[in-house]
Amino acid sequence: MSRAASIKDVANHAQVAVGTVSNVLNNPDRVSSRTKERVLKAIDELGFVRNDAARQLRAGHSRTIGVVVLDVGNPFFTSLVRAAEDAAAVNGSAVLLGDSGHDVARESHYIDLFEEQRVQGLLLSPVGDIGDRLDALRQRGVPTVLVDRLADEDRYSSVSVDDDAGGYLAARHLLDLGRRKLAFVGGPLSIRQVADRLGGARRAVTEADGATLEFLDSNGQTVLAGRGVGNSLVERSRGELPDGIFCANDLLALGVMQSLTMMHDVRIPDDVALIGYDDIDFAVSAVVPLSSIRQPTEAIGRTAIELLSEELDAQHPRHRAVVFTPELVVRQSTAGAAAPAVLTPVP
Amino acid sequence: MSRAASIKDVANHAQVAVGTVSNVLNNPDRVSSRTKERVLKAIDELGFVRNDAARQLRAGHSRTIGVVVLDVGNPFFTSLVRAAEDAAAVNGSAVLLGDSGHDVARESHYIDLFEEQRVQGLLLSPVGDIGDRLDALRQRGVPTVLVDRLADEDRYSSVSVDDDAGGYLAARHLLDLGRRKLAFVGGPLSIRQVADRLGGARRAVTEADGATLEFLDSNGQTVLAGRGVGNSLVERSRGELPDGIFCANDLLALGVMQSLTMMHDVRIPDDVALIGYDDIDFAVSAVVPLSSIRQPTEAIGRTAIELLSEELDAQHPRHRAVVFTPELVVRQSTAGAAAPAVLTPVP
DNA sequence: TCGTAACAATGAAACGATTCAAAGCGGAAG
DNA sequence: CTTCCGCTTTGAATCGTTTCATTGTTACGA
Repeated sequence: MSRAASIKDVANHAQVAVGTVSNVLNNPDRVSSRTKERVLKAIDELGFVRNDAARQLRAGHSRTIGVVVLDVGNPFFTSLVRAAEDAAAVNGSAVLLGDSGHDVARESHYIDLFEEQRVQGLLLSPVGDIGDRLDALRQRGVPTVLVDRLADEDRYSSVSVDDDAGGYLAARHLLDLGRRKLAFVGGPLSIRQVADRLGGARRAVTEADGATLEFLDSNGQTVLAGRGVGNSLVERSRGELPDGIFCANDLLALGVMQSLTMMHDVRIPDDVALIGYDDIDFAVSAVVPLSSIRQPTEAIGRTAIELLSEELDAQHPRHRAVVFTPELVVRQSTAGAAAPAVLTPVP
Repeated sequence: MSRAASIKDVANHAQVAVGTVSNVLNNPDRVSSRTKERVLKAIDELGFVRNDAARQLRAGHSRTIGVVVLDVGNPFFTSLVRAAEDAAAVNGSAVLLGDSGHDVARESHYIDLFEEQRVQGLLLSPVGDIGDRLDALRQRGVPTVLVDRLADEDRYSSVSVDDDAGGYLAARHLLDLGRRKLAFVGGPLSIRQVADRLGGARRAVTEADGATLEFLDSNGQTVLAGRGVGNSLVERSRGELPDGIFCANDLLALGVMQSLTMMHDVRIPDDVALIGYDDIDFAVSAVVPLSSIRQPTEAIGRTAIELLSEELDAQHPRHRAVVFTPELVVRQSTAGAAAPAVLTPVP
């Protein structure tokens, strides 16, 4: 298996100059079909494969884009990356994927790696605050687009989702069903996403006649945390239960559902309407299929690549912050809900 | 932002030869500390970043390993890749990740891409049969280790998990609890994993006194498919229900659990002991925490890198096929199970 | 027959890091 | 004073591709 064949070997084998081989690969119309054929035959016979290192050394930049996400296991990011890959492929670029796992060191490691690879640009869902790092990168010609994080438009382009709007959407849906005694499950509020979703829900409740919103701190976003909240809820007398519950994510909602419907017999959606957030795969498969808020992950990925292209094209790039509004997905956990007789639904 | 600084710029700025700068980076002990200091200062001031393309062009190979998996969203692969990354990092190699999404074209695309990048080797969980492709790759000096697929040791190294053993383990566990009327849920049997797991279960049942195994074709491995099987089961009279159910994966098991415990009142594990396969995150969070079979993903990833290193080192490499045995994880869905009074547990 | 336009093919130079034989430099020994 | 040794430093050559100015070829009209 000696050494990989180079363009020079191909040239010798096909009895042409190296430049001609290169042209066959990059500017096929400049080459007569007779020669082209001979060259392609030689390529095939020698099993020649382009050496991308040499190509990009000459070109001065690669045809790759670096993407660093917080957690590849999270379907939100998986789907986002998939969309980014597809969008990048249209421009003939490939994606290098890095998983920071919420770890600053890993994140930094990938940024270094990608910079050594001379990626055209970076898509980054940052772990912490790395403004300085990004400034230095841009200085050296590596533009970065922040993903899933709203950024100051004067400094960066970013693509994010409006969690406040999502919270509003969820609460408003419950209110539209005639529910008035709402509860929000989530926490701690130090997590921005959670706080924003709660904020949006509060806004919706303020707008509605005689509606209340109770905050139930779950201190974690897992199924178990949700079940814990559910269990403490059912200790109340029936009359004091909320008639609509909005959970900061689907895992919490599934936990609440388990607790209410299986371990106690509160009916969903009849007694309590329930809605989650994220629309994970399991939402459809729950005993009572779960209503949820879906984030437009494909659009986010596509847009991120778009913004990156803009930064690459423009000489003096202006940054843009694109904010997406999430979408309501109605399923049985709220859909079958009849409004409690006493209250009139909001028009 | 003109042009990225090169080693030559650093050399000028620090008043030394390019070779010296290179030595500072790669053989620091050959350089006097005075010069080293000057060079490092220059690197810092110019914001110099190594151009990996040039480095690997000279070296003839990169320091990366390509990994192509069937589905990055699948926790099995996520965890495997993470382990492979860590193992590769020990040798100073980085991992390029590609997601074929069970698509032959995507798979092929990534293999091409990685070969152009001159990866040292490939870890591949193949979509179909690509023996020829791999032979050609090896011819050109790119060794490949197959992952999650047993391969002929004469031709490839591979790391896989013994699904037959896993099936045996699950069924044996149910039998050890005293259950005798077992059912296997899964299908279609054209999926090798499913067939193997069923095969292992059959073997265990054959060994046990008076035990029977019924095959219930779910025709799919989803929660809904599992619920479907559950629903058809409960139409039987109570006496005809199996007392132990083994599902080909956890999703099916969760579906069966939903159907039996929530929609009808079969008690788990008292009436029916239930065990799944894969040990997904949700297994712990089920209403009745689900027993399952766990695959040693970290070990698989680590071993795959090890085998690849062996292939890289050896002149005339002998291939190895490493097969891991999965592990039983006992939770409440089988643990609390009392053996039916009539039957004596197998010793 | 000659000139010239159109088209093909050529091959040297450039990209940036690494390598390595050779040169430079002090200091110690003879 | 010369020689030699060990330690630093030097800089040309190299990797494989692309680019582009140059050369070669063909065909056609004058």
